Formats: sequence, structure tokens, C-alpha cells
Amino acid sequence: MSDKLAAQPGMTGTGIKDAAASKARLRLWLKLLKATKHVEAELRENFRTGFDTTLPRFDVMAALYRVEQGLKMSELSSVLRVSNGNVTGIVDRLVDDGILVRIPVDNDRRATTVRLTKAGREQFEAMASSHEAWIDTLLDGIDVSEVQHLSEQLECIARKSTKGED
Amino acid sequence: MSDKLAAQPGMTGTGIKDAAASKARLRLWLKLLKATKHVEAELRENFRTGFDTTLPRFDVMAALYRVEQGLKMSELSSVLRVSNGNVTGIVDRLVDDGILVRIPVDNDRRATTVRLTKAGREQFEAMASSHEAWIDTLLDGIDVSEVQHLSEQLECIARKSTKGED
DNA sequence: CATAAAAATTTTATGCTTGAAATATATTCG
DNA sequence: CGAATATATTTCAAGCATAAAATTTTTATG
Repeated sequence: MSDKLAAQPGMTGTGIKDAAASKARLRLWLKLLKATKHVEAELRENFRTGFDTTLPRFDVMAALYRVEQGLKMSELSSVLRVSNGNVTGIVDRLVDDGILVRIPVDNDRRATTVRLTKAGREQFEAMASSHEAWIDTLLDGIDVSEVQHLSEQLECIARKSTKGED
Repeated sequence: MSDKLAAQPGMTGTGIKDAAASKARLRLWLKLLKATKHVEAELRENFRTGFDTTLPRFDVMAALYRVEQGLKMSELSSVLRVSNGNVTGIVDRLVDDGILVRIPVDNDRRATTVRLTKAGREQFEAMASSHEAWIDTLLDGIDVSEVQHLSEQLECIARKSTKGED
């Protein structure tokens, strides 16, 4: 690796790699990961003690809450960006608990629609309210005026994954 | 919730909650999560196809690479912020693969030190090099001049978890 | 010294997650 | 129609992760 290539001004976006920038990005990634894991751990604990449930269950319920008529299993795994088999397991347990129902799809016996029950919708509303409050507390250190700017930076990272619908 | 309390200037840090700020923080959290999951998914895939290994194994190796004489199991789980039982399983597999050795601790037969083998150190060095390059590519959308600022914001979030020794 | 308390680790039960294989149903096209 | 292909979902094996219980050893204390 040539030292001559490092730390030259005006080199951004040329495709030429800069060792110092690379290290800085690595440290940034470690911080991003640490912050995210910290928030996730707090949320997990709050969901466990407060509602005897888990983050993945909440995620499934949140996705279905937005679409009253429900989603097909494949739509659900696509929205949540997890594997099909994963969704099968979580949905199985939520159905056992009376939070979700599986409904056959007309004209296609391969597919199933999954929908929140009345009880499921009610439970979700209570959890979502707490969830928002928890996040508000956990991200308290961030000034609201910074949120827009921070968001844009994060969009850059996630950009390649989707065209950004939420 | 009183509307009168929302969007008042100069209210930051008063402890009085602002519904709009709360929503903004929630959206920010979702973006933070999305960005992190995206990078993690890419890294997992790269580790799998490139080195036939996993992110948790890499994390254990990284922690031990920094401390040549090794760490006790409890130190390892503390550094990685995961449960004791979790570390036990990952270390078991790495020992089976000749990447780690368990060494008894003098004067305390309860404890074990875990250390990278020569082969383990060599494998880690190859992986760490690729890892840094992957991160560099994945965070390419972020300007290096922004890194410092972004880092500070993320520190705010993770602050409560540790006094910040990386 | 004996026993109680503390500490280090492992074990167990449960659930999340993936990728790949299997199953079942639909669709396409010769 | 019927065979090949595609689609929707589930099943499976392996590994990750937690919390709680169990095990082993050390330390403290009466």
C-alpha cells in the first residue's frame, strides 16, 4: 500500500482508497453497531419485562398493523427482510397465542394471508405506545435538530438495500 | 397529550416531552436499525462465502487478537457484551476448529483462559483485512469529513452502556 | 476447621435466524 | 392434456442469543 495515496486532499470519490479514511469508517461502523446493539438490548429487556414478548414478535405485529387486511407470508418476510422460514416460526407462535390468524387465499391454495386479531391489534397499540416512549428516552442524547442530518447519513448506508420506502 | 407543549423553542433538555420530536426519534431509530442490519447482512454473507465463518466467531477472534496472552471466559463475555453461555458455545466450536485453546488458570481451577492459536492469529489477520475493506465499501456513501460528527452523535446513544472504551 | 457465601463457568430450555431441501400448488407451453 | 418450470410455504440442520438453574471451586466468617 503506497503512502503517497493516503490523505491527499480533493481525492474524495475518485475510487482511490485512503488508509486513514478506511480506519475512520471502521471505527464509525463499530460505534454504529454499538449504539444499535445498546438500544436493541434495552428494548428487548423492556418488551420482556413489560409485555412478556420479544422484538421479532413486535416487528411482525407492527408490519401487520399497517395493513388491516393482512399480508401473505412472502410479503411479510419481504417487508421485514428476513427469511421465509423465520417468519413461519414467529407466526406459528403468534397464532398459538391468539394474536394472529392465518386465512387461506382464494384461487391459490399455496398461499396464506396472515392478519392481526382484534386482541392482537389491541395488544399492539399498547406496546407501540410504550415502544415510542422507550425510543424517545434512549435517543434523548440526540438533539432533534440533528435528526434530519443524521437520517440523511444513515440513508447513504442503507441506500443499496432498497429504494428507501421507510 | 397537550398540544401546547409541542414544538416550543428553547425547550430542549427540560424533560418535557414533545410529540413531534418523539416521532422524529422513532423514525431515526428505524433508519439506524435499517442501516445497521443492512451492513451486518452484507458482512455475514461476505464472511460466509469468503471465509466459511460467521460474524460472532470473528468478534471473538477480534477480541482475543488484541490480547495475546488471552482472556478468561468472563472477560470475553464482558468485552463482547454477550451472555456467558453464548461465549461457551462459540468458543467450543472455535476450539474444535483449532483456532482457540483453553488454558487452565493458575491458582483458580474454576477459571479458564482462552487464547488464539498461531493458526487462529493468521486466519484472523486475513479476515480483518477483508473486513476493513468491506466496511470501507459499505460506508462509502458517508463523507469522511462527516465521520467525526456522526461518531459523536452515536456516542450519545451508546453513552449509558459504557464509559466508552471503544 | 466447617460451613456459608461468592465467583467462574457450563448446562438447559426456549426462541431467533439463516440457507438449503422438501412439499404442494400454479402456470406455461409443446 | 401433460411435463417442465415457477411460486408459496414449510421443514430441517446448524448456529447464535438469552435467562435461569446447576456445578465446581474459592473465599470469607463464625
